[in-house]
Amino acid sequence: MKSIDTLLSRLRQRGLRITPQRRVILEFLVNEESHPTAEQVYQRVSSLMPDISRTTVYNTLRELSDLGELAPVQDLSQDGRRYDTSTEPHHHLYCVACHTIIDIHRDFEGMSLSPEEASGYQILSHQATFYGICPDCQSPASVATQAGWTVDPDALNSET
Amino acid sequence: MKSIDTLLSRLRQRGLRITPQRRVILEFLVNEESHPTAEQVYQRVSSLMPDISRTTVYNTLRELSDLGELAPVQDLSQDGRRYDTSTEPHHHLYCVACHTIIDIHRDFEGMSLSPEEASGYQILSHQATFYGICPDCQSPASVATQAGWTVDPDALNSET
DNA sequence: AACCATTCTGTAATCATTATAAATTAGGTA
DNA sequence: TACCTAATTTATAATGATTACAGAATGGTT
Repeated sequence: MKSIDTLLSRLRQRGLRITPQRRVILEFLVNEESHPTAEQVYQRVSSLMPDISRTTVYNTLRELSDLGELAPVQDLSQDGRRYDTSTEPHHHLYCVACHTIIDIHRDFEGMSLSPEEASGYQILSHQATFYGICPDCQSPASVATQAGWTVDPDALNSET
Repeated sequence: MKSIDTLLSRLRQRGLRITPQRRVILEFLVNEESHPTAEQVYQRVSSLMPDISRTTVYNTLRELSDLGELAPVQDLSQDGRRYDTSTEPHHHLYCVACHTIIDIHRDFEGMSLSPEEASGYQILSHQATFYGICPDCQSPASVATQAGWTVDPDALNSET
């Protein structure tokens, strides 16, 4: 994450106000690498500012994500848990617009961690996820629904 | 997924009864590759058996998952959405026991799809997730908490 | 046909998250 | 410095996915 000062000026640039709540949330996040949930951020920040509202934490995390200063850990469960009838190890190709998932049944060589990278973890499995836009969603009419994902319009079909 | 007959005998083997509800859910799932949610299974199955309960669908999907005949699409949001302070593309190493996430900041060569594999998708990004057990969770006392993941006990430390 | 443990069902509870609307306040202006 | 107003915070209610529960129904064996 960027430095506090950089983050604060970004907020100002975008017309957002610097409140004590946002400040304390940012101060917590700046050096945090634990991938916390909103609840965990709330718990930690509450110890410094006991009257902060849970809602403010949720809102601030969402705003920072919208600004691109924070990223929700991606998952394929936007509309609830998905079930896979293939129980063999495999990979996924996911349409970020309509959430269609296609299975990729092959191995990717070189997709493994060195002992240093594994940092003591006993590795059980691994899985790749490819994010993209499926053919049906590549029409101009569909582009509007792909909020949160930057797409080069020139790369898409465009016959009005 | 296995054939209906195979699935039905598996259920019997494990002492589960063959009910019309389970039968119709299995019949829907057998040739399904769309990674449906419980709600989507319910909608489809309702058209064949209008009085089936949503709860039964949820329960059956959970039971099939417990039996290993179905797999929930894995995600790292078991305790709610996680936030990542690193907004650069990177990969994840996830402890299936305590849910700790460590970032892996490097590229894996060869982790890309051929045009045929991409099946028309415009690929935007990709991400690898490594599932494992972190050093803290490899102690015998921690093993009990790792339900749902098969671990070879001999591979773990074991001094009482 | 009878039995009973299992299963199904509807409802309520739970958990994470978002919507809402009223109270407060950041930050520019007189 | 005091004021003004739109942005923000807050508490509460609403939502959506999922699970808990408890009573009614039933699969499969005797």
